[in-house]
Amino acid sequence: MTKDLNELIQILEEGEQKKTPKQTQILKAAVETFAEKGYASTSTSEIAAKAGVAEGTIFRHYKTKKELLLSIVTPVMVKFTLPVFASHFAEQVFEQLPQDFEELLYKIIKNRYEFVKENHPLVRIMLQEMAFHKDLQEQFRLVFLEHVYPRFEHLIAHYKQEDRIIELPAPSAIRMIMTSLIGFIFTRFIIAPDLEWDDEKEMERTVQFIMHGLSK
Amino acid sequence: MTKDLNELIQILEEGEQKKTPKQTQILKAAVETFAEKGYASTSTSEIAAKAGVAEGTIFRHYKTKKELLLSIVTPVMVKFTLPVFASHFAEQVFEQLPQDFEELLYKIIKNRYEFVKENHPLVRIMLQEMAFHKDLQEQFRLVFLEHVYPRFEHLIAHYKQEDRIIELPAPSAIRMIMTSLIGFIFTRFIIAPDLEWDDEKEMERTVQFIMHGLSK
Amino acid sequence: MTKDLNELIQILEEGEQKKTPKQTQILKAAVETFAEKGYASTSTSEIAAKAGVAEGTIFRHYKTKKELLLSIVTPVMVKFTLPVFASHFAEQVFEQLPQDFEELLYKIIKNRYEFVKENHPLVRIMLQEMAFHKDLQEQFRLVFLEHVYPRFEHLIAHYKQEDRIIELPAPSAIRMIMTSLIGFIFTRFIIAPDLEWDDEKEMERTVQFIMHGLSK
Amino acid sequence: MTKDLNELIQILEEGEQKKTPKQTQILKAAVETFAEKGYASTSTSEIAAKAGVAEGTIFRHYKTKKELLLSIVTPVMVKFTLPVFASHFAEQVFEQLPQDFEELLYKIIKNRYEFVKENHPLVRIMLQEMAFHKDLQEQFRLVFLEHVYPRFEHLIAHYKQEDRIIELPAPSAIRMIMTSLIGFIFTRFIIAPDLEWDDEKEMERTVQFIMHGLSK
DNA sequence: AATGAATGAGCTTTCATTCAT
DNA sequence: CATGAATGAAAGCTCATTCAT
Repeated sequence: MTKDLNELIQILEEGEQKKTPKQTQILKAAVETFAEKGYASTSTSEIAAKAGVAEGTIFRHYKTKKELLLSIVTPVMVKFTLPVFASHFAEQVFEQLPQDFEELLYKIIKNRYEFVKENHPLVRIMLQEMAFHKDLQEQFRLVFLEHVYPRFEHLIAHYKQEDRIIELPAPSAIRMIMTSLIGFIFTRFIIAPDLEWDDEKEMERTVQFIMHGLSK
Repeated sequence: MTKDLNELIQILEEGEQKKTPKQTQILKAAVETFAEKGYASTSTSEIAAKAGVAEGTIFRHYKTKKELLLSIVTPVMVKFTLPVFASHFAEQVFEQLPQDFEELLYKIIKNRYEFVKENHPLVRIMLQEMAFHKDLQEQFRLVFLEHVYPRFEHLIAHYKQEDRIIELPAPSAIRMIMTSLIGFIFTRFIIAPDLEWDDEKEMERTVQFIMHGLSK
Repeated sequence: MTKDLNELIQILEEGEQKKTPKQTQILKAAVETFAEKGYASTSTSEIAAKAGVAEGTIFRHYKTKKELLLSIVTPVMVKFTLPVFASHFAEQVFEQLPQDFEELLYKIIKNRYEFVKENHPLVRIMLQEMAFHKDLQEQFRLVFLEHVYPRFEHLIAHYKQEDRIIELPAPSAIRMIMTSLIGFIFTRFIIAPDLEWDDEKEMERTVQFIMHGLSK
Repeated sequence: MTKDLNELIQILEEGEQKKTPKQTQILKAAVETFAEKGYASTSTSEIAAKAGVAEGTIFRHYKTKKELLLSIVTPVMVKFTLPVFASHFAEQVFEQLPQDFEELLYKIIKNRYEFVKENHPLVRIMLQEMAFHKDLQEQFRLVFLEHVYPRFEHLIAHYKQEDRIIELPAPSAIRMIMTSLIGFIFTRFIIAPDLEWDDEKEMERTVQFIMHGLSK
């Protein structure tokens, strides 16, 4: 079922509830290993060893290996997609749409950049595993269609009406914006994290590109 | 080591050498299953069953499961990245750079679109598995840095000099173009293949976006 | 590397550490089957069945089938070769070389006879597998050259000096003694265990043979 | 069934019948590999590869892998044990028992030494595999009990009667002689072939040892 | 809460053998 | 005679999960 905001926020809060130290070690070990080798190629015994706990301990906290994966991916998925429009951040920025579309884009890109910077192993796992797990895809689809897309659409409509952006179907516009945004973050943190990046400048360039393209 | 064009072309030709019928069935079954569930979650017994051969038959043709994966991924990787600038296609289009940058972009996007349209399960496997296999990443890196990036760079320089595109570091420009291009193809075939797409129009829009952005 | 006595004794002690009952059953089944059919022709599933445990249980205690073999052979090898001159037995008998060479021979042959009598399946495995495993050969070579041969040599020198045995290169003398000794034990327990043997008498005869040969 | 001399001789002759070149290559490859790794650890594909023939070719000449083993071991077994008393050699030497027992022993040891020198991989396979194959043991038992032991016994009786050797049960005497003889050959060719050996001298010493022992 | 021995299904790979060419 | 693709049973080993302690 589609989950409403309150439910999603609850998920986040549950995820940050008190954990035993062992549980924290398990999660840390699982994240590291899932990110590196993928869920399917990671064995619970490897996680246990890396976490310094007994094999059985993992199953005391997570009924199955899959549940362990979900307990990692679900919160990231929510945090990754949601805060753009909901939450503290959204309230401040989006409800009172800034006049300047560029300014808004920059705030979004900066905000998501910061988030991925802090959480790239988690984001990596999310992206990798969404390819294989239908339930994760569905989860994502729900959050996206319910909480992200409509607001994005509304936003596009607004700036169109203000005559600040060109006539273009919303889905196309959204795709292009997200593609550029995620394209930057993905290249920055996943494809070529070892290159020397001038992050501020590159974000500005990306915003400029979204606004004006390459042509002179 | 970096492979030169002749070697890469040889890889492609080897892949199309005479195969026993059983071998073809195996490849077909492997592609289907790897695309759907991922390499790590696909068992050789499953492939054998789907291909209608004995499990031993797989290992008569491919020493290991990994070799089977590589025999699928390596040719796609070459075909996916290379033809953009090398080969028949490149010779006609890129060597005699069209005056119009837009026209060029359109030809590229169209050409890659057609390729992925014909081969999306293969492309999907390539993308999915590159996340987990260092050797695939390295293989890609070599082909890209040796055969794709330099020509792209040359092309950017050319249009800059002709004063058709803005001042921007080549890596950034290349990233933005590729991001938009791949973003379209990825959305079209992987993320939302079930949406109704007006492909021609969407490719035009994408080219427009790369050229002029969203702002009015 | 050559192992010193303390290390070898440690190997023996480790082998007798606390084992789970299942582990004991596994070892028993493995010894029986290896002795009968040889290591290479024994499957882990057969061992598991005979031991009444799941196949996985074997690999919980021994990382590989080879490790299971080594955990059986290494201690026998040490016990088989070492005690002749080291250990409790050696201290009593060899350090205070008996005047009578015959008496000494008899004590050795008797002592080794008793050992093999108690452990012939183990000895059998050791001999059989040394033929195929270079590492076992090397292990044996080290123990023999470091701990057995030198003392044997010293002993030969002693009795030569006392004018009790004939002039003969030590290696030849040692070979003849060991050949006769092992020849008896091997015939007794491996080649023809079903014959009726008067063991005491036969050991005496063997000692007589080593001393005086067959000629009248 | 016990085989009489004629049958055994026939086995030898059959073994030397005309073979195709491929068959010879197969046998050569099989002997090399069986000697090194043992029958059970040698795969037919490995033999085929080493012989430079197709896998199927082996089974054209030998119905099963076991038959290939037997075609190697049976002739060696006959040649190894039989010629001592039967055959050309035996006729010359044993039928007309030399007065000197020493001389006889020397002739035997020399003759068997030469044989093993020419055939040690074969002898090695025979010894190794007799440990695991009941049928080989039985084959050996038959040849030995029928053709070797009785003549040996007769020989012992003769020299006893001539008062040249001591009073001793024949089985014990035979065991001691064979033990010393085989002990030398085994040490020389299997255990320590890399040592520097003065073969002539060592055979003399061995005969001396059998006759007079070590005591002064 | 934590352990780790035990499980048995399932994995990839090897193998002796067959058979159409 | 010779080949080598094909087989399917069986090999060694791994795995997620359970449960008595």
